[in-house]
Amino acid sequence: MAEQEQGNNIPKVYNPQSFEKKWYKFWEDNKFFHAEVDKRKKPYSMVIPPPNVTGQLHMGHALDNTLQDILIRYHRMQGYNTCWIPGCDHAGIATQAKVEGKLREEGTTRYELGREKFLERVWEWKHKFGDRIMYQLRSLGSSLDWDRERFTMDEGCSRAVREVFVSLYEEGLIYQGTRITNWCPDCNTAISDIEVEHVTEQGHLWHLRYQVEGTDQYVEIATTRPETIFGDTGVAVHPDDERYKDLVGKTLILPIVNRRIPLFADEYVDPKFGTGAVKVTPAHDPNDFEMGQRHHLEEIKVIGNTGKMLAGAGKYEGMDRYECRKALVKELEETGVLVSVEEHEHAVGHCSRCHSTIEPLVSKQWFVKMDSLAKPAIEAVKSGKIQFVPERFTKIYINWLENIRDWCISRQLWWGHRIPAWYCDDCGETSVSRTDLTECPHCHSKHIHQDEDVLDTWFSSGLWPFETFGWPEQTEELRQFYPTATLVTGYDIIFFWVARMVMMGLKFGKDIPFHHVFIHGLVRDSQGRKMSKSLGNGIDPVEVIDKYGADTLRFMLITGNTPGNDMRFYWERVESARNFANKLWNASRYMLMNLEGFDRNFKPVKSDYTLADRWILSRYARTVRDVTENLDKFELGEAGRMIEDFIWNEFCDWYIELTKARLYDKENPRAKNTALYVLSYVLERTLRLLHPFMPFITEEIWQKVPHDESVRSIMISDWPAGDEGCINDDIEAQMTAIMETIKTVRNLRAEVGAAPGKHSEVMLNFTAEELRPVFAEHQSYLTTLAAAEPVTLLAAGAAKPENAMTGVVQGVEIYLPLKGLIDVEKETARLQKEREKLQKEIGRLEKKLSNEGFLKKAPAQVVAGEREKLQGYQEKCASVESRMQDLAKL
RNA sequence: GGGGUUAUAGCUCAGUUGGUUAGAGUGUCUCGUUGACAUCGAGGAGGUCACAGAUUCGAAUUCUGUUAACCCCACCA
Repeated sequence: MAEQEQGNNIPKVYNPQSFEKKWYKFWEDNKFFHAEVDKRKKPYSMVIPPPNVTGQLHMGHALDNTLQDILIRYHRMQGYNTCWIPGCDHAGIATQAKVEGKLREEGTTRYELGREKFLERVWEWKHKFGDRIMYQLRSLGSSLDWDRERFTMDEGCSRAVREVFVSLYEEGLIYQGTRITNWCPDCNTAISDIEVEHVTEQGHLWHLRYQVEGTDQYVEIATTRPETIFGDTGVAVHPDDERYKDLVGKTLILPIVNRRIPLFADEYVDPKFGTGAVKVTPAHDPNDFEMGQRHHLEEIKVIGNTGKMLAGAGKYEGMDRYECRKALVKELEETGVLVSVEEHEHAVGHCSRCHSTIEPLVSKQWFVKMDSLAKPAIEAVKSGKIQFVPERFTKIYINWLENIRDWCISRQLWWGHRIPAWYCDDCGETSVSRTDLTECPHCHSKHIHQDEDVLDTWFSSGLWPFETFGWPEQTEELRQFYPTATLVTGYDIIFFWVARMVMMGLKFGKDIPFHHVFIHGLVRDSQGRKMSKSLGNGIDPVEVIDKYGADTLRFMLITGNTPGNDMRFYWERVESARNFANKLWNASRYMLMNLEGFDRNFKPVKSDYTLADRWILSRYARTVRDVTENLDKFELGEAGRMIEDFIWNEFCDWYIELTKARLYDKENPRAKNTALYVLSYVLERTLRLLHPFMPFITEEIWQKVPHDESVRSIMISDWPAGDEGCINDDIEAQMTAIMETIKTVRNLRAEVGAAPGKHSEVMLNFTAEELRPVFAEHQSYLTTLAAAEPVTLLAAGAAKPENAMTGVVQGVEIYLPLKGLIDVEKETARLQKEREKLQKEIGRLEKKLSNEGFLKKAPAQVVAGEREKLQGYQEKCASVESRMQDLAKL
């Protein structure tokens, strides 16, 4: 066997570090990721959800991109013209906050730097993290078309943004308005409704009394925010509220400030809440703002952009809003205005970025009218043109769009797409333009200045599926790859992103942006908590890749959970995925070692195939069919699990074991060649099945395994066609009978504590005679795998031997003669337990089979199945009983 | 206030149109290393499928209600 030794040059242990980088470079250098427009091929395109350049990728991105890469690789192998666009998102507010944080550490601010210098710093940041992100995506194995990499603030995207903004403006769908908006005092900008997180907090309800002018009567109001009293310009009650009927129209004296304010009636007020009278502060509350509009109340702004009190707050001017509240409550108490305080739980809005409390403020902002955009977006999903997977997210999407309000798109930030609007200092006109203006189009004055604000990040992300293909140019790419096939993303950005892409896609791309929205959940830590920086429980995907390999991480991420649900990260699960990779590695190693010096061109004829060969071919064909079906249903985890199951539990545990006799038999090279042929046939095709899931290890092995030499990489090989002709129920049934028999013998031997290496006789009796020739021919299987020697096939109708352990499988009774090795007492107790169990089952089935309803209504097939089952149990029970009798004799 | 998800073995989760003795991984226990793999193999123990009803010949699976946990949406001061 010396010549065998030299072939053993494959490392014994799976070591992903030794080949992952190499293969990625090979793929990339050969442009296997790149797609050219090719009208002859069916397109399958995706755009990456562009990661924010705020930092590096986390585990959620790893999951997101693994799912996409599986879909892309699968379709590429199926012959589609696949294009997957990479890129990053500038993530305005988030990135700006990061860079500002860094400046703070350096002891400076963006205001000190100035706009231009500040933006330079952000671009530096962008390059640093953008590069890191692209490195991470490569490490993961993502087969992205790097020649088409984009950034939401590159030239093309900027053009697209401007085109969309101007068209919407021209259509009247974008307007500027002075409105109450959600203001984050820390980020110092307006934010949209969905950027506000509502948190229920324990607060107070302060009851205050306002004097009715010219009387000693008081009206008691209740408020959660006493500091806004300085901005009060009215008090409202419900029109039908009897308590206040006589007072409507009267004037009240606002305490502290001593302003005269009207008491009026408005339907909005809920008479059951508080005292039924509401202080109205139009400048600082959205509802009050609306009431103020209806009743022409003055808006008095008393809290500033940074959360400090303004001049209207009198002596409290300059004080922080919460300090002011504290001091003011004290004053109200001292002056007798405060009647009572109650505990009150209420929802308070917080900035989703920095978590400070939102201050509703009146300011001039740009808005997008949503109604006409939302309608087609709802319709596209309702009609099924766009499908959510899993389906339940449809409802969430539709419900949101049906209740949508106008979208505030301007941000008082510096990092982002500058709003293409210019104001003329001379004539006062506002001009919106596709090109940068240097003079006022109305009065030709040169004294114009551009709007200082930038657009909400999601305004540009919403254009991603078509701007990345060259829109607004009508490019060939756009024609071939738009609409994209599938969008893969987390459920957390359905509103932020998915909905906006659908609206913008329909409006400007003239079609839906994608056919499927494949939603996944969050990756949490082992305790189910969200991974976050502040908790310090985040795990860097690259750390996992460095330790265990990208294939391991990928496989771990996509198995063990169902689409749309959150999953937990466990190192144990990583190890388990690694073990699978190692198993595959070693199975391949076994084959490759044996392949040394053997004829790779050998082709067996039909009669060469053994039962095991035909069985594994049948199982393989079935696996191809099932895996393909599941991939088409987006059941990626299930598909992955099936491949693992096939490789480990069928190919390795049974088939490889059964080939050993042939491979080690030097006398019969033809048998050995046949085994090797089937081994490599199945392995090579199984690698292809697994490739989308574990691209690196499959390539590394595939390159060594016999394959079509005209194909240079597994990633561009064909997806295995399910050769359903190989699926053979009879063969599988025969093999199953043998495998079950082997398991039973192993069981029996373990029960009696037979020495592992010691072969012993096994006698078989057939209740299904057709199995006899199968066993006759394959006795060696039982010898190899169950230490059964000799295997004695009892004549039909033979009595069961005495003093033997008995086992029953479908069609076969198995006897293991006892050679005085057993503990009689222990065995008897065990048998009694088993008999009870069987009797219980028999009772259940007898009851079922004597139930007339069942006999009448259940399909005949099912009834027959139950009868068969019952018979099986009865036989088994009888054999248990006879064994007990035998035991008694010992 | 509305909507959703989840509840199955010690732990993490499968269980797709109702018919299984309810599965896997991991952990645990017993046994086993002379050629693929101890990152392994063989075997065992371990579950009243949250609870209560209903539909059905038959329910982990369908329906109703209850409980618990989590999440999303929401302008009640």
